[in-house]
Amino acid sequence: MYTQLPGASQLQYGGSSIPDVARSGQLDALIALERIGTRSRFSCNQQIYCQGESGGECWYRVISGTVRITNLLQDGRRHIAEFCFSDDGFGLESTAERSFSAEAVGDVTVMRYPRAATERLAEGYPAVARLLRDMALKSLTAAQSRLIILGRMTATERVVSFLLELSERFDSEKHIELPMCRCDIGDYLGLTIETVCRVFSDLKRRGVIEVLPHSITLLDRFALEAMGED
Amino acid sequence: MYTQLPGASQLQYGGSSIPDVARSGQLDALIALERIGTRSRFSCNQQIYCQGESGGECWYRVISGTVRITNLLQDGRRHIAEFCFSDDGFGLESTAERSFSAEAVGDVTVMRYPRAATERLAEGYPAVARLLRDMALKSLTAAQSRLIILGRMTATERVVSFLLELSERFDSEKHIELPMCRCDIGDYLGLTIETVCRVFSDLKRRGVIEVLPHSITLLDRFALEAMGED
DNA sequence: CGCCAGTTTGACCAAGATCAACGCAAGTGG
DNA sequence: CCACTTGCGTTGATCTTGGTCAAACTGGCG
Repeated sequence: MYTQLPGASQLQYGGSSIPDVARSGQLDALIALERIGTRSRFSCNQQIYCQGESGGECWYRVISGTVRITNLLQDGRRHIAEFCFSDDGFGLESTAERSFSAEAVGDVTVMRYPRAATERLAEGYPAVARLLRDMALKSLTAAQSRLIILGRMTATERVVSFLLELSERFDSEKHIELPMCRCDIGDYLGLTIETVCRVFSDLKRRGVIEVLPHSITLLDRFALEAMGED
Repeated sequence: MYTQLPGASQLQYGGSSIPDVARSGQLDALIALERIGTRSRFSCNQQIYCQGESGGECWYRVISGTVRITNLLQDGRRHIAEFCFSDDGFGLESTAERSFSAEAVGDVTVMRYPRAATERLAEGYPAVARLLRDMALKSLTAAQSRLIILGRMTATERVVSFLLELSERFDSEKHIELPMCRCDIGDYLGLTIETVCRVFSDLKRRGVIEVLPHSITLLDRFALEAMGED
């Protein structure tokens, strides 16, 4: 069971190490939280929850794999609000009806936490309340920084910032395995799949990245950062 | 002092009326919160805090007026992440350094709450923790619904959704006073000021709105909603 | 009255969308 | 084993939307 606990070092509680966590009673809170969670698996393109579905009865945490949070317009235009990787939380919504769907990008394992029980827990454990708040704030920061990308950046800048974001997420590795297809990238960046391809090809031609269908290698991070603006 | 309290009816605590709030101890929490807050005023275009500034030492709540949350790129491109109207909270950030500026759009009065004291309060009062979380979730929902607007919608759809959003925010009034200039609207919607003007003119020509420099009247809401998609 | 900032309109241009064709690898079935 | 299909990725030709640049208009204010 404890293997499902988010590692204390990942919790961003001001430089917390295991002893700190234990001393401040946060470990109790986290154990209580894990007790109300259940583990489940989804395979590629399976829906975890669906836009329009009543109530956010649950929220989730990614254990392994990648989840995309999508939004569909009636005429079929799609947008991806967020990619969630391991240890990211998702599915906490304030509205009565889900305004997004969550889908597995590849094979995915998640923990599911019932909302009502979590609320009750948050009343008793400030650490749980804080965890929820930090989760929401983290998503908020991510969403807001993407607003300027979608609103004001060129196709090249969008793709570059996407690559740098991914690289940073995976410990600044030069080699990035792309779990998602070109179509997902386009829908994430507000571009068509063709434009994403063209930008990749262009960056390859300029020698700053190496491109394979499901992986990218950053050859010249300095040049990339210069192209990424901001 | 109590006049600065957000009205209980606006707090979205599951149908809370004053007696409910008092019974559950939430009133105590809110009074404690107000005690650590200070009121301040800003005039048009004055900065409340600045992008790059160290630490989010404080968060804020709008008492009256409009605040814009902006993001500036080195080359001068600007984006507005959010407009905050009365009773909206802003300035809660998870990062060490502010990634946005907050500026008064007209004359503005806000309450300022020190972050550290609020955290301490949240440890003791679950209601405060919940208020903070709801605030973050509300901003998150707003930011995420704007992602699809910026990523996938046409100029007309963006402007229409902006008008409908404003109208909804002001009790579905047909007549909307625009506190912000065309430039702010453009930066909010990821469009140029000229495009915003052209769309306004086009909607006027089609007879669905009436346009004055600082106010808009919705003449045909049905037509507008049809143009807004989603 | 003239100035000035904000707004509106028009002419032209370019970034990226659309449409279409092709490449390529992994199935699938005879 | 080989034709055939299918899904994804890439590339090219053309078109459209919205950006850019420039000029005119408007209203408030000294």
